[in-house]
Amino acid sequence: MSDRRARKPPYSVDLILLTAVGGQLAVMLARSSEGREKWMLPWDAPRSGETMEASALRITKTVGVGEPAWIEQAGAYGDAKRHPSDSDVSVAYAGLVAMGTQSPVGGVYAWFPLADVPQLPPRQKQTLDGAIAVVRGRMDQSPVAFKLLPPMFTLTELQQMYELLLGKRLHKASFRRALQSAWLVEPTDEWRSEGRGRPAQLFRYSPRKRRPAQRGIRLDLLN
Amino acid sequence: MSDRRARKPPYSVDLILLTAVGGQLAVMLARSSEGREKWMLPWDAPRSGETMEASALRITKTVGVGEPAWIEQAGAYGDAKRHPSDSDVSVAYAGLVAMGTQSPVGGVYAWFPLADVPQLPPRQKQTLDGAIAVVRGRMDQSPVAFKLLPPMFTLTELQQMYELLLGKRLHKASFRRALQSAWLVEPTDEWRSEGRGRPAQLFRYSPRKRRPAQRGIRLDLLN
DNA sequence: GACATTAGTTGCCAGAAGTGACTAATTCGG
DNA sequence: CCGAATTAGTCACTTCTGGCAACTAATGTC
Repeated sequence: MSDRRARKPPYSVDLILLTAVGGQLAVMLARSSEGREKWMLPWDAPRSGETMEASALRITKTVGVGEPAWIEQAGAYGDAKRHPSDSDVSVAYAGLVAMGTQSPVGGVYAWFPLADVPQLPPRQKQTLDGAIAVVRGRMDQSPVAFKLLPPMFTLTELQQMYELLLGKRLHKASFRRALQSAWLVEPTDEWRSEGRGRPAQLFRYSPRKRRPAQRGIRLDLLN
Repeated sequence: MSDRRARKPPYSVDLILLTAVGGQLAVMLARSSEGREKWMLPWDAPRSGETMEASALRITKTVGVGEPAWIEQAGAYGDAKRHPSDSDVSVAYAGLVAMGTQSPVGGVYAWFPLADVPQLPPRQKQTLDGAIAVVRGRMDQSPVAFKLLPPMFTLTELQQMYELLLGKRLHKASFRRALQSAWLVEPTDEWRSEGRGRPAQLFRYSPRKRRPAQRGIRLDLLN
């Protein structure tokens, strides 16, 4: 958003940064310079010679939450709905930031739980919804849930992250059995006591080589 | 591709039309007006006020293979690699056409089996690969395989389509059992005799209401 | 009519996933 | 110090799914 008064850019790159805050998914919004309580997705026009993904990464730097643990294109939006830039098309990038990392630059940027997202410019509302769908859909192919967690975590935290992303409860024993046979995590020798109850062992993400998992098709998920 | 000498468009819409030809996936290419044996993906600049998807549908009309059975955005590509339009960004739309529909407009458009795709403009090669990945990835969520088949088909044809898209063999009995419990097809009272062997019953795609299929997570597919 | 060929079904088994009950380790309140 | 409450972690049982081979069924070829 370096210079919003520049001439109409060829396109804009919109950033949907997600993290987990207090058991909720949250998205990073930027305070609009016009109007005090107007918010929008962070965006910018690409610089010349810059790839789209490079633009997206540059925008994350501006926001001040370090390198996101994962980033992926999440569609292009180009209908007539209004966008802060005057561009005809916006390319969305979804990024994940581990929970509990440093807070963004004061005043301008802030995390909003998804339930409390204020009104956005019309095209950006669509963009946000689409990006969340992309992230949720990626869960099976990419270790998305781990990217939202700090390097060390308890299995209960991991399960809660999956439940958050899937929007449904999982059974503890089944979850752990699946986790075990997938060789995705490695126990550390640290334990964390969370007030009352037995302390939980901390694990880290450490995918091991595994058999190619020759599994069947899933006709049961079709519309 | 209405007027390639117009001034630089804000963006271009690239179309990746896929069908099945002789047991192979095939993509629709357009003959480039410059150079006799140069081919490219069909594309055009959007008309003013037209949504991106509307542009994509309009391009399919130009090609002459009727309305595709399915269409979906398949990413935006904007690196420095060359594109026939001079635009900074191309939005890709993947579309599926049922096999055996009418042939495209003579001379200008033609189906190319994926194995025989000629050299494409650099950005379009990426676009094509990405679109195929999108279609393959959609198989579990969307009845993609059915969209590549005519309205009535044998179960063997359906299975072969799945095998084609998945790139692996499936077991006949398992495939049919899964199909049955998914309530996706309905038998007709027609049969087709394909030379020797027992005739096959024809089915049509007819998804029935089903239980929400409360299934577990799939940690086993993670990278 | 014997045989090859393709379609379609059945039964069995191994592995995966759903579930509740169990044990283990800690805090808290007396 | 002891027991209830709380959270972590495991186990055993059941159900479901998918892979597999063998079977029946209907057609064409010789």
